Amino acid sequence: MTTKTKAKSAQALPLNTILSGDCIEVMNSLPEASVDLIFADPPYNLQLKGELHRPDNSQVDAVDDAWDQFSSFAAYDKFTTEWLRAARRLLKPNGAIWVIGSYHNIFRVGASLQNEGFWILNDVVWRKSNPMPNFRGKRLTNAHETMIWASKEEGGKYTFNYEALKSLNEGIQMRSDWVLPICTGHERLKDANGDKAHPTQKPESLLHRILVGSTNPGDVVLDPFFGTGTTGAVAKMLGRDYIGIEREAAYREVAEKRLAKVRKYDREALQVSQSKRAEPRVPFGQLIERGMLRPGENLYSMNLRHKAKVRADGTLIGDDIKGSIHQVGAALEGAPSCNGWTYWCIKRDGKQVPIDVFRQQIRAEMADRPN
Amino acid sequence: MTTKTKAKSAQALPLNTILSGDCIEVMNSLPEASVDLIFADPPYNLQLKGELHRPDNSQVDAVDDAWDQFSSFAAYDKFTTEWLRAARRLLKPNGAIWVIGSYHNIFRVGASLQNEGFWILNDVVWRKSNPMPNFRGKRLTNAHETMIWASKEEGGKYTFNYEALKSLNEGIQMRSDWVLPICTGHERLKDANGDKAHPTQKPESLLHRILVGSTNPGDVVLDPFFGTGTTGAVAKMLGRDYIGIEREAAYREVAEKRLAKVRKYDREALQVSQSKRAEPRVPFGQLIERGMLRPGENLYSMNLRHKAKVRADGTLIGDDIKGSIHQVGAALEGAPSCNGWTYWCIKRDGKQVPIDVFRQQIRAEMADRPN
DNA sequence: TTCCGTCTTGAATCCAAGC
DNA sequence: AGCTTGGATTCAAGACGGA
Repeated sequence: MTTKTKAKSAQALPLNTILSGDCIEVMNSLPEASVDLIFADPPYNLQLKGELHRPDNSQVDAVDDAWDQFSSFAAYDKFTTEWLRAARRLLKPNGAIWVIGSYHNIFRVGASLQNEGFWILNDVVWRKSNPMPNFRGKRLTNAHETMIWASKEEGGKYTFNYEALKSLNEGIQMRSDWVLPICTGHERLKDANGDKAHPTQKPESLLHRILVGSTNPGDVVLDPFFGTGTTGAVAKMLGRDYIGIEREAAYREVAEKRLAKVRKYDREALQVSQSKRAEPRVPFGQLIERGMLRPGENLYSMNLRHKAKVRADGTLIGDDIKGSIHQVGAALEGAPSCNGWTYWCIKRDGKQVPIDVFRQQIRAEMADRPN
Repeated sequence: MTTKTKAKSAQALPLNTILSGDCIEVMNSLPEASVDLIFADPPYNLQLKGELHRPDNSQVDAVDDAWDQFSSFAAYDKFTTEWLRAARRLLKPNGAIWVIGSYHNIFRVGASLQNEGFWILNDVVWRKSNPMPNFRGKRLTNAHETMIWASKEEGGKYTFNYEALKSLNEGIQMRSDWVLPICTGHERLKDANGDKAHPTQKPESLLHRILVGSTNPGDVVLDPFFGTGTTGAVAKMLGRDYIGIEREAAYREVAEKRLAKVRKYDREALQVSQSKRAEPRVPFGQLIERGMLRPGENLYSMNLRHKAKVRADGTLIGDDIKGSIHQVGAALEGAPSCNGWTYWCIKRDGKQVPIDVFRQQIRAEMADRPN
């Protein structure tokens, strides 16, 4: 085993190929300090129990694959520490790593990263523009995943293309929260049956931003949990070299086909990375949370014929009618609908102040620093 | 010390006061299972070396940087584990905790939470609408902080006011990413010199959303790192009881003054939108007992594709299937479940009348004559 | 061809009361 | 404690089909 490792170390890196096998073993067989960036999407250890149905009775296709099952936190920690150690050995001194996860695993991954000597640069939140809702109404919509960006060690001269990310963000400094859609439509790879080829395929837009921001053309990017090869595909488009490691033959096959089709600097694919921006929706509740209105305060219709009291959750109560500013307005007017923003005002210093001015105020703040 | 602890345990909770001292000691002196919610904003400086025990690892040289780093992490982990354990002891079985942190400490906090038996419900991102920019352009703008919401244990029946949070968000399910401004302006407390009284004062909007969403009026909320008392201030406004613990006299003083000025919202304003689950259950059989439906009468599915006959005991029979309104509906639709109240209707005067209107009628009567 | 309504789907730790 | 039963619960996109 040692002989084999030594022999391989002398060899050149297997660039732009997908290696098969357990990622820890494979990584240990590659020459140390040879990789510029690692992107890793390890199993999340979701610990799902029963089935879950949508309100329309359809069943959610859960991630129940064997590769996501661990017997305990300790087992998961051991796995995490081992692959992180192997990954760190492969990194050049100025190399860096990105790891993505959810609340199920990311805290353990982050702690292991720190324990192993990585130096966290940022945690980055991928805010999904179209997440799956919480169907039972028992928790908050799980609308984001967390990525950790870390250098190999404290003081490492990691790559950060500040200006490139700034221009991706319309001239404003890129923030630690990125709004991007999940991977759907034609980008989502299907198997022979027409089912999704991989349960957790990441969007190319995410990798695009990561690779533009933290690698240069010609850099070597390694992905130890290659899956269907999103990292490789984006790396190839952007003129970076990739190395993929994947245990499952089915995923490797899909990834090979995908990569064969990818062209460097694919214009169309880069378009995907730009997220749309619409007029931000301002919930009325924000006016209460931000202290612009106080629970218990009265709102008046602009014609002063009706009034209603603001409650702590942003609903109104007036004459036995409870509901949103729109619902209560409509009910009081006997109208099918009502724009509460223009219907209601408050009295300040004897004057009527339409509540819409508060919304405009919040929108103005948001416009200062979009996205 | 033990005597004091025992004596205190027998006492009533020191509600709506700020306790001075080390939070671990103070928490251990309070009676167990007495608190509904804990909000914690722990310090994350890793400069705890020397104060606490070093890890038992004799073969590593003391001047090794990696060892220093590990030592520092180990000390922080020890501190975290201890205060979390004390906090968990204080929680009622159905209690919950919120902890806020940044990438410096949140991964260690999250892992400790899991190790100590808390059950993570969501991680929530506070996305700052006005963060401080990264001046040196070496990293992404650190524009968010992370909060972890966890129940005392797996299966705990934590409080979650789903409808209230949905209302705060204009009728759309609340997500795990919250856009709120940082604490500035008149809300930001100043000391005698006009400098900020506390370096990391949290905005009241953040606590408003947390307390509306995960507590009820009258609940006891504890904050072991009270600082300038944002948790207490919002708790008081919202008609919750608070207990603060703070080590620094200067912060306690600022907090006391602040809390003295806070007014509670009026009772009506504290009522929030309720889930349908909170409404009293009405057995279908009541509709027959009260003569709203006659045995032998036909019910029709809303799409008129199925029908079933009402029996005297409140069960249905249709196409060989017998059972409750829910069971028969589910069986006819081949669905895993079915809400019979919204599935079935009767025909009166040629019109379809959903049977749910009868349930609402009964509930209205119950509200008129409670108990 | 375009528009509009319907159907499908996504890393999910997703129920609670009563017997 | 464990089982049974009632009945509450979803948002944004893209695909697809019919007008």
